[in-house]
Amino acid sequence: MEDQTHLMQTLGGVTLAGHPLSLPAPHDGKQQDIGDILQQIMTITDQSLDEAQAKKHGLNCHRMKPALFSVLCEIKEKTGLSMRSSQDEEPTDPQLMRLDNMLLAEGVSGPEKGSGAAAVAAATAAVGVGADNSIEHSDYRAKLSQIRQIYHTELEKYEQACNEFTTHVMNLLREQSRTRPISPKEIERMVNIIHRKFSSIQMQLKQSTCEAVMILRSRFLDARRKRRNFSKQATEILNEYFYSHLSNPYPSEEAKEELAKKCAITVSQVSNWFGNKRIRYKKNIGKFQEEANLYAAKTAVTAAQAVAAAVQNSQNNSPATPSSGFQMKDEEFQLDAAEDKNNLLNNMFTGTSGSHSLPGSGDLFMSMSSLNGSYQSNQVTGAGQTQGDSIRHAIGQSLGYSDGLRGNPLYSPHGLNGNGVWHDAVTPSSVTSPIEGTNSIHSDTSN
DNA sequence: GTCTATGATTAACC
DNA sequence: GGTTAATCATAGAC
Repeated sequence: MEDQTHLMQTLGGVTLAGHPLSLPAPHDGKQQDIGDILQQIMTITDQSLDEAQAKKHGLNCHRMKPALFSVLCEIKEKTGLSMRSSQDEEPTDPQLMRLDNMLLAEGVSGPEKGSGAAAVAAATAAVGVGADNSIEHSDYRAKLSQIRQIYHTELEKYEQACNEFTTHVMNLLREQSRTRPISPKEIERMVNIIHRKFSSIQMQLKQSTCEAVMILRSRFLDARRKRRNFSKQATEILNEYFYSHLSNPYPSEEAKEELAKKCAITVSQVSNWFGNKRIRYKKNIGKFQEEANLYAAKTAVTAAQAVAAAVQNSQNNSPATPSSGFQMKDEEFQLDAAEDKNNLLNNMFTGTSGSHSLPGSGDLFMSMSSLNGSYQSNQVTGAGQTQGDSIRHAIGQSLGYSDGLRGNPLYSPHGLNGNGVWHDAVTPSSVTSPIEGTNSIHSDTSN
């Protein structure tokens, strides 16, 4: 009641909480009139419904009503300003901006671009997924499209609800403005409040959508979940390389790239494969022996064919000069024994290399030394390509690797020394081949 | 469902 | 930055 009295005093007087009012200075009689009206308003809640209704009707019809409403609206406006000014202007929420940007980037919001095809492409590029994953792509697209659809449906629902509610509140306030002082500004402010509330709900929707997209994306990208065994062909290529470089199975970057291309996998997958292979081979050499022999035999057959072809070719194309032998550039020995081609091939499969033995390395390449020896025991230096070089080159070509004959496990069960370190293993990934460049895809120099 | 093989990931190391 | 060693997670065989 004290408040009521205070209000009456302030209205009847001049100020309210220090705010001068623009109420025209009333005459004494009118002042009494207003005082009566206010008294009626203030006591209306204490009365019965019927009484209140009657009073309300009386007040609505009162000639001073518009002026009184105007004054009350002004008071409300002024008292509310200081409180609301800080709330009215919210800075743009950075989180909302982030969500909006993300949804746009993922192709969920904004114009539809092939149901997130760009996102799929980006995701694909990120993991280097091959073209054979089109099923997963379409699956991803379908799910993304589903998310997009749900998002837009929900968004529409929210917008509709927001509009309906706003309209409802506005109508309500306009209706109420007949009986209580509600200014248009207040209505506007109320609308803003409603919009803010709905916008916070909208943000939750956006957040949930983003989470759904993230989950979908992570599932799509998570290679562990989607682990597929490499094709048989790819595994064979990798194994061939591994066992033909057993003494130092560290493919260079170029070799990795070449292998990746051949196997239709990524370079990092090649690295992974070699990492796994090395460690698993090292852990259980016995288990891999059979596999090693298999690939060694395979390599040897290929090599033998290449050797035969190269020998034939060199015999046909070059004069049979006994002095056309060569010194193997990257071996620390020279050959002085003579063996014929049959011996060579025999050696390849029996694991012997005639009278020569290469300490610490049993590479198939040693057998080439036998071949070399059959032509010449002395070195040829400088002047152009030697017959041995051409053979070696031919073999390299036939195998796809410049020194593909190295490290054949048929001769050496494994390339590890007693310490579990690969023979001659130089700093991994920094190896370079002295014969790099002649159809070479890797650069081992271990031998 | 269990077991093995295998591709991927991670921390530590050089 | 690449490798090792341990580990995880999944595929595939049984």
